Amino acid sequence: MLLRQLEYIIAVDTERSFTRAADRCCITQPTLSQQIRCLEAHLNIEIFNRQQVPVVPTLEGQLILEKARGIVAEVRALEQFARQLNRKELAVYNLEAV
Amino acid sequence: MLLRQLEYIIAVDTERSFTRAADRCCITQPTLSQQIRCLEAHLNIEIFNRQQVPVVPTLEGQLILEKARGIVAEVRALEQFARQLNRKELAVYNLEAV
DNA sequence: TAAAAATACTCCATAGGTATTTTAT
DNA sequence: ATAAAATACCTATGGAGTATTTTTA
Repeated sequence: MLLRQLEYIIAVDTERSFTRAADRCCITQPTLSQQIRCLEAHLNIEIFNRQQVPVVPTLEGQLILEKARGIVAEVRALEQFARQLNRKELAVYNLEAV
Repeated sequence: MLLRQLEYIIAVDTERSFTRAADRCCITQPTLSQQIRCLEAHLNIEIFNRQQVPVVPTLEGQLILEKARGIVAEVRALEQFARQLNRKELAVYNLEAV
């Protein structure tokens, strides 16, 4: 399972379109389709119902999306934290948080 | 950034050794070294002090490791949740949690 | 000197791209 | 008719391996 795949399903949920989500992620539509199918196969869960227009997440997909958002948010937080450390805020962090 | 790289630093922190951590992750030591260096370069943070034996995380590395453990735990939870959904526990989940 | 990590390559699995077809409005 | 997703196939990046060379206790 790849973090990028979680970002892709979040983008589709936001855009309600594979094509627009692919643009948002700076990849092509077939690549996004393939990666989402790959994640769905890995979890054995159909995350989106493509029969409808616009595309909507399935009930199970909504539950997966919730957790995916949490994970991606934590990853963003880790990267932001690393940038703070690089700004030499380590000492401040220790004073404030430890 | 890859989830696997977070698993690798957690393994090194657990084993206090690149060689043993590589075994635990079922990869070779050079691959583990390379991937951890790749993550350190991405975050611009030296996570481990290799000058000491056994290998120990730096102060900054300890903070990154905390967050990495949280992320990996959430990913495990998502995969476990997907398995539950596949056991047709969706109805039960809805009754209990919604 | 032995162990453990780093380095220098080689390889190949797969993320991503292009072209096209299929499918719903 | 047409816009969007799926499919087929190709490319190439980088994760992983093997062989070897530094390190440092």
